[in-house]
Amino acid sequence: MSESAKEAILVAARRTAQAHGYAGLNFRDIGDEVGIKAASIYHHFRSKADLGAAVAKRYWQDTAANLEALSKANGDPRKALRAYPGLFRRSLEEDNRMCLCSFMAAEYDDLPESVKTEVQTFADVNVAWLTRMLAAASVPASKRETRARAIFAAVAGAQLMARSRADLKLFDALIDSFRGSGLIPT
Amino acid sequence: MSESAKEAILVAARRTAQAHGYAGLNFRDIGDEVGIKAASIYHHFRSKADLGAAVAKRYWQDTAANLEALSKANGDPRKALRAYPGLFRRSLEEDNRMCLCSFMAAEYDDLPESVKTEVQTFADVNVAWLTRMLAAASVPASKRETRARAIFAAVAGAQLMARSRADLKLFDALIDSFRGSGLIPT
DNA sequence: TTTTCTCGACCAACTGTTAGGTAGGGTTGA
DNA sequence: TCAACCCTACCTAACAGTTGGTCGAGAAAA
Repeated sequence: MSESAKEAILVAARRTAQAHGYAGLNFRDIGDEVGIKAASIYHHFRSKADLGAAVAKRYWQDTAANLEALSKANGDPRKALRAYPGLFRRSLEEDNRMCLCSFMAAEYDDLPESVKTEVQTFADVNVAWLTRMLAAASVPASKRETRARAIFAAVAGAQLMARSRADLKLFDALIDSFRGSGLIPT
Repeated sequence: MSESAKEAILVAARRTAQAHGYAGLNFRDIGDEVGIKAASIYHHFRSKADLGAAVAKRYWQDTAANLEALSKANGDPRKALRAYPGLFRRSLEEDNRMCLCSFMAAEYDDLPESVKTEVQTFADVNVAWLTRMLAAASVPASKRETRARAIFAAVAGAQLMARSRADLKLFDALIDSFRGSGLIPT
């Protein structure tokens, strides 16, 4: 086990948090899923706050990597932009899960400070990437970052609404509508 | 007390749920806030699920009334539409709270069936009103309802993002961007 | 008197967390 | 070479606090 145990804990915790939030995380269930006793998790993480922060950090790191891959696979930023909502779609495809950081944004009042920081970084990572992509679209530089934030917020909102109906088609329709109205460049 | 106790419980529960979700609801705290023993709440609501459903139902009923007032106060649907995001802004103004049903949408997996129904009705109420308002804007009838859903989702997403920064100005900027890009008619 | 409501006390289940122990591998020094 | 030691990874057992929920007794109002 050793290093792979820590990885397994992070994965299990991420999946749980994507469905039940930070409040839904508990050491017993994670231990069961990993095949370890709850107390043993303390060998890898000092506290629940520590685990939560590690999970959220890993989450935005993975997202940053995914975004990088997206802009590398699609030479044209417009095509990358087109593929962006697919990242949020994937969570819904996985048993109607949602973005970890959207969930934690809702739970914001009850989050340890260290977790809050990572959640905000997730948004920053997304906005920064979107801003770069928008530079290639016909969005004036002065409005680029705000537009990036708007797209991020809208896609997150679409995911939230689609989740509450467990309806992937609804998500697709919402994204289409964002494109049709001009919010997301086509 | 009697009827006013039940009302007070509903109000306290709503405020708590807007900040900590359905999971954050607990009878002790509500009792304390109302000035009643936790056990006494059972005289008014049969279970936590019952209370949750009642709170969510009251929430969309109040929202329906607010929306009606909005379209009455603004003769022009375009003006009413302009005022719509203000409803979501108000939650943020109240100690950075958020839409009860957005929070519950995130918690969807852990919601009793009766609560889920009310949460979906909240979305329906918003979409129905927006669809009516869009009829007066230059949105083709075939796309009206989908656009209504898109606006609802986007505004909810903006609220979520602004909450995670406790930043009202961010919310305003996001809404402005929704308008500037054409998602929300001006 | 009867109904309506509130009370304190209690329960089982669950929470994050700690103390202390054990099995096995690696390193050390005589 | 071999015993002594230490480290990592995990364990059992229990802690104190909180959760949603229930009970019978009694106060208040009709």
